[in-house]
Amino acid sequence: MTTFVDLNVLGHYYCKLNLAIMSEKRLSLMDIAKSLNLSKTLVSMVVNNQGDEKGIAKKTQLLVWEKVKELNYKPNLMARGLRLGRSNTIGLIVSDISNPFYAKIARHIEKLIEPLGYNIIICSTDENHEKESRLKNLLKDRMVDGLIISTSQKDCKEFIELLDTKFPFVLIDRVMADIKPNSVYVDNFKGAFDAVTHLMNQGYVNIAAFAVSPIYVSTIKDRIEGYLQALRLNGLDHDKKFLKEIPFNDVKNSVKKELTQLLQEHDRIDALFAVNNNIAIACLDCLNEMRVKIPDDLAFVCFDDLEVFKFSQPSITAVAQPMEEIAKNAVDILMNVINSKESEPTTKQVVLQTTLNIRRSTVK
Amino acid sequence: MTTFVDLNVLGHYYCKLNLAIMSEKRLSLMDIAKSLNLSKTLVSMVVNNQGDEKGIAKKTQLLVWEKVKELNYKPNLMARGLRLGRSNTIGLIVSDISNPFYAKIARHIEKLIEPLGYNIIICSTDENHEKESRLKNLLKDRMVDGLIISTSQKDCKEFIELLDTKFPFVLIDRVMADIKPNSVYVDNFKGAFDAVTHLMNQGYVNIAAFAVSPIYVSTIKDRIEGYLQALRLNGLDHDKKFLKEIPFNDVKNSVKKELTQLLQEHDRIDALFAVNNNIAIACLDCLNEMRVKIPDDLAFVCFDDLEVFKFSQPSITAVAQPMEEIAKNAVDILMNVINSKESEPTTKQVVLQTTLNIRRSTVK
DNA sequence: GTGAAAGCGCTAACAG
DNA sequence: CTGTTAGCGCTTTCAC
Repeated sequence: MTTFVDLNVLGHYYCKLNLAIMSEKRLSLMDIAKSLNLSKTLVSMVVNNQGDEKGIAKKTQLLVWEKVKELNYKPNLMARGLRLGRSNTIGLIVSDISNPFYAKIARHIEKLIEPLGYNIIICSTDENHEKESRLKNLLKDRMVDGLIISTSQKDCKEFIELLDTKFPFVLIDRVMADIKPNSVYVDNFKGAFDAVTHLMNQGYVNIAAFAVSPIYVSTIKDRIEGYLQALRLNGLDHDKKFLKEIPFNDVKNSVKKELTQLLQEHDRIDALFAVNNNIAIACLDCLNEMRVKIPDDLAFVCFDDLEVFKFSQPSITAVAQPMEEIAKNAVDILMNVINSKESEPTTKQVVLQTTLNIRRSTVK
Repeated sequence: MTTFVDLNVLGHYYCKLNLAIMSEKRLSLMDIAKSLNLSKTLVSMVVNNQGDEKGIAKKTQLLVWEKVKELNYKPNLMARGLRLGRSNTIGLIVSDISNPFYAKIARHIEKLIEPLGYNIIICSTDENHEKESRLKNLLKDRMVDGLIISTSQKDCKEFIELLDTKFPFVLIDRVMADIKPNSVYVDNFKGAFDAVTHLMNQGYVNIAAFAVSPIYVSTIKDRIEGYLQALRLNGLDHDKKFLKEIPFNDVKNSVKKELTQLLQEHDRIDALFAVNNNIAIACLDCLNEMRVKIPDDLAFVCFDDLEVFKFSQPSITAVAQPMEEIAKNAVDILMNVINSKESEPTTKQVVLQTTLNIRRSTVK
């Protein structure tokens, strides 16, 4: 009887193994356990380097390792994740991963978490707050262990919920008024203020600004505030007359239209502040087509520094953000939250400073 | 007896539900099944929209849906994935996600697969083929349903393995000699050939090229071949004397060193071909520092078109790749493979054409 | 129409 | 030192 059952089991096993070899069906713990006449448990412990800790005979451990190598066994991370309740994956939610600013940040994050055994799932929201909610939930359902978010939300409802559930997350780049969850961002107000002040110090007076909607996004709002405040402090309050708002999903055309019109109507405009890299590129493209000379006809400064700005002709003055620092702080905080057992509701807001890289585009 | 057991179960349930509400522990199918006195099976069917198909009473379906909404139940995608053997995730492996070329492709892929219910996990390999292997296996262990890879492998061993296991994947951008798996790439040879030929048509004769190592990468190799072939056809065989190889991980410094040296030693060099966007940026930066005037002192052309090249001063002639097309073809092929039940070993190589955008940097 | 039970591959508590 | 067992949350026969 016993013999029969054993044979049966073995037969089943060999059949499976054969199949495994033939059709490359994945091996499981069971397969290698069976082939050594050991238990799954044992193999699991060894594979997870708990061999010594759990006092498993060195000899057995070796046996297991050899078989693992031989059959090239790899644990199924989904099964492990389900069991353990975590995935060793973190989610990154941004408006558009092809934006160099986010792409760089993503890369830094990737570099930082890789040695910790984590992977990153990246999602773009297109500045759509509903899509952001969907993606956030989707990633949670996929059991990511934490979220790094550059949010496009208008209100903080979603984040209050997220805080309530104690799900680990950290906001980067953009923050929300009213709530103070873990977050890492730069002083956008000051960055813009400094840039515009610099323009005025150079003697520019009629300074236009091109913002991107949705302008409720904190970064944009703060940069606009910085711009306006700098003007006000210098008694140059032209009252938003020179402030244009460009819709996110139609930057190119819209910039062209607005910029052409603006320069036609107000030929005394002598400087331009672009609120981010997308807008900057669109403006520069348009100015080039219009044969407007920088800085002779028009000075130009923007938020977000691109590599090319350093050596383009003329080189472009820009507000640089410390992208690596942002990533580093975000990862540090997130990993702390993930690894802190319970409680510890201390939240952290890290505010980093920008650098104004002064170049030819703003020097008369 | 029965009563006791039922009470016990119910008690357990309420306790759990309570806990769920208090600590926001995730709800499971079981929770909502219990709360309706139905079975998991039933709820699962309804939630997966198989209610009608399986002939479940409309009334019951409604009941389930209401509860699902009320308790905001979301299926655990990891558990589902484990059960179903798939994750609705695809992996993208590239050398560096912060390279605008890959970032754009990633974005296109993301857009294309989102409506299909798929997510993307992105990994960078740093041109390290071991890391690529690791990541490939890691993603497989995470049960991604397919892989899109711009490979840094030197030989095709890994891919033969991958083909053997019938794991769905498609190579993009870079391909391997000797094997022909599903792949989407551009005619790099012709792109480079056209660019260099254009230079010669403009009267440039001593054309240097800056490549990036590892040069066994197919894209780079083909572009160099295109460069050399164009020279040869015009009887301008300066025998790789003007061909420089820049290590991937030290582009900036290395370009500076090589370029300075090259221009000092050979003052008759009148044109430069940069083999990709990284190299191009480094070259332009360096040329700017050296006060070399483009195109008067030196003509400049590169592979990969960046947005800024269109309007920089001078505008830069570049070979543009159809990034959206690459993404589209890759996703199409991959999804076909994933969804084709078995067999169907037809592989597909899609070769797309590049566009030479002629601008000021190459026009005397 | 509905439910019980098996099992995806893994880990951890508990026995022996 | 090693093995048994009980799930993680889900889907899917198969039975009633």
